[in-house]
Amino acid sequence: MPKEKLEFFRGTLDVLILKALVWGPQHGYAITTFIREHSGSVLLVEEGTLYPALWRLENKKLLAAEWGLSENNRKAKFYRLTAAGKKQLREELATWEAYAAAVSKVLSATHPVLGEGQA
Amino acid sequence: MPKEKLEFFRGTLDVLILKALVWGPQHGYAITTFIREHSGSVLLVEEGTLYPALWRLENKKLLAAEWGLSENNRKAKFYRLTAAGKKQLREELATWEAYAAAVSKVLSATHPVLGEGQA
DNA sequence: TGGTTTCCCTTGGAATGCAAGGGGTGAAGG
DNA sequence: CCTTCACCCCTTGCATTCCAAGGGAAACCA
Repeated sequence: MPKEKLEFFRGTLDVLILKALVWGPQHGYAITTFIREHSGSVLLVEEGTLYPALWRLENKKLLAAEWGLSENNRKAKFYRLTAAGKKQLREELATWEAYAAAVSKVLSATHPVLGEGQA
Repeated sequence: MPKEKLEFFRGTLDVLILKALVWGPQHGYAITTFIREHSGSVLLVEEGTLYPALWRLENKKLLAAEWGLSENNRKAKFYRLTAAGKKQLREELATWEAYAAAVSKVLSATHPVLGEGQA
């Protein structure tokens, strides 16, 4: 049975992209690969999702781009974090932590009256 | 300074609503309260977000509703999980687990070349 | 009486992701 | 040589979901 595709919760993609660039410039295709591999093939970024997202981040001055050659000798657009991008990454990492913790807390709540040891 | 408001990652609200109903019927206002309190006031559901969401869930037959009287003696609409809703809750709990784990794995990645113990 | 809390709802706009397309180029193999 | 594959970039249209900002009514309390 094929693994079903997991849809992105909207708003969580940007921080993943920013994270992919933390060690240096990468092109779009490599960012996709990074997210796929580091998530154990759970998070699969469609190209129609990725490129508009990259454009938005560049437009917000969180990323800067320039053309170059990939490791496979192909034309590729390399994105790097700007100073604002690094700051944004730090903030969004913290936001994710807080958010995920809050959701998990709600979802793991036990019975409000009976408490943990219910019948 | 006041705590800044955390926006919902889109797609994560439904499972929180379903969870709020796992112990029995509740009205909308109580669902909001449940999510706020169990998240330590991190997750604040706007009414303009909640009610359309409840309508969607009811429309999908995941919830069923009927009017009644609240504990404060006010007219209120009580929602309860249908069988399909309970199934959906189980599935979305699993989805959240998988998703959160995958994102966290990516966001906690260490240097891809140097590995954990970098300079 | 007036204010606060509880409770329900709608509309419009903004944002984001997906599906489904298109296109160009280098390397490898028949 | 030429075809195929992997790599790499992009756009348009749509669906969905959320927030902001309104409005309304009933119960309680001072």
